[in-house]
Amino acid sequence: MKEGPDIAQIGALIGDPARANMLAALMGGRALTATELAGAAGITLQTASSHLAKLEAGGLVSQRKQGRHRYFALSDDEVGLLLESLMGFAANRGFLRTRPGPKDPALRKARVCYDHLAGDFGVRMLDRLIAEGHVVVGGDEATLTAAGETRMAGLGIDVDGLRRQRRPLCRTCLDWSERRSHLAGSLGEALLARVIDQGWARRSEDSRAILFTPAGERAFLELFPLS
Amino acid sequence: MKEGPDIAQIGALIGDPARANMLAALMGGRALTATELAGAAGITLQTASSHLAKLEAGGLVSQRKQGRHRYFALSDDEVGLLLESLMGFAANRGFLRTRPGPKDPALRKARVCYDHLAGDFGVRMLDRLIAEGHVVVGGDEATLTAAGETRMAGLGIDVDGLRRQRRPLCRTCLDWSERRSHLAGSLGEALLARVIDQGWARRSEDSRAILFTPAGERAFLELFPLS
DNA sequence: TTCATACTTCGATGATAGTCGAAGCATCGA
DNA sequence: TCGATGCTTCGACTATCATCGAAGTATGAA
Repeated sequence: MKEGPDIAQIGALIGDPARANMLAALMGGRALTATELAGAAGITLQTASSHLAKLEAGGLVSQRKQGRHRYFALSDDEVGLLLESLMGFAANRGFLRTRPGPKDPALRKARVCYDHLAGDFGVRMLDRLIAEGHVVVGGDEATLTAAGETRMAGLGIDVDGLRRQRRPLCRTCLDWSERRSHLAGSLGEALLARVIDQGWARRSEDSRAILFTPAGERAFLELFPLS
Repeated sequence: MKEGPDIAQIGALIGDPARANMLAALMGGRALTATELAGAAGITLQTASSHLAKLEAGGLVSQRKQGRHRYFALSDDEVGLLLESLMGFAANRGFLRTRPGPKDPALRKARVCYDHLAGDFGVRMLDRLIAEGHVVVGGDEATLTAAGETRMAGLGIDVDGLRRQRRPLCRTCLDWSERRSHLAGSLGEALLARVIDQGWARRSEDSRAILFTPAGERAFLELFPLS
């Protein structure tokens, strides 16, 4: 009857508070069990199970069985991008669940956005990569230049290996706290992994924050200074 | 209790089929009366009125009284961008309200996305502007170069006047049918207005399609050839 | 004033869907 | 084989909310 895609179904999936909380928890990038997600959303296990079935049917999350645990994760980074842009929209309009709490500054500084680095540090990293001619952005897609590939190799990142993955190497993702873009895609994931492997930072256990050590922060800022 | 913005409220607003249909109708860019929107959504006037009150409270639409009519429109182009990205996501996941109908090819070729040109022609236009160095894209923002400003003046577009508006001059908007970006912002709006003022094309009455005349299509493709 | 149009508000109804207790299935360890 | 853990399914309850009829308000025309 009507033309075009049906946004109501997705809206309804995201529109339930319990489901939205579970999705927000999964934006942390870790795969979580149904029990953990139930805790995050403040509902019982049965209810969570029903919600997860709907989210899976809608293609927003996917599960992986491992022993008697079932780990749920966002099915795509595309889902992560959509959720982040929704959060940005909500933040601009004042749809906040609470006034900014003590954790908020840490989140604005550096946090994980599904699987890559977001917040001030994430935006700064992409800015620097663009300024140095290592990444070229065109629309929502981004490409790594030859110079950029050399630099990534210098950081110990196997770009060819990343290319073999099905997902795009580079994407931009709109940052809800900075209102500017940071780097997503498999390269964004690899860069965050590198930062953590180096011991420069670690993921917070109970939030999306990325906590830098003092030495790690110095090293990061030396690598990606203000343009 | 939870950190971050509340995406559930927006999701719930968009998640009702009647409201989603009204929003989709408003993506046509025209301001519509409550009666027209009720017709578009297939509901009675009372129900539409209740929905519109909710959408307005949520900041998604705004109304303008004019005599005994009340015209409703999307409050921002930001709302349009969000809806278009939701449509893109929905289209990729197969959330279609119907199988592609006869209008579909026309929509994919050229349609209005709130107030600017989308579809194949919209994507092609931005591609060409980038290729000619008239627009530079960085992240989700785009800037008009000096050369681009000269060219826009040649097309009869008063860039300085556009700059005085509160909204950004250039933005990119992800196209749901092409899965690439086209040009939004006040410049995008001005370019579409120019195309229509020239008599190259007109808006369809009953859909988002932009219908080019044969001569208009030739003129447009001459202006923005394939890169 | 009177009538008509456009829309909102009120009130009642009905259906959808979120919720949880209880029971069922699957996996693991002993 | 037994019990424990993790999760799903079933069934029933409940609350929310979309829906529409009817009445009320506002603007315009005659």
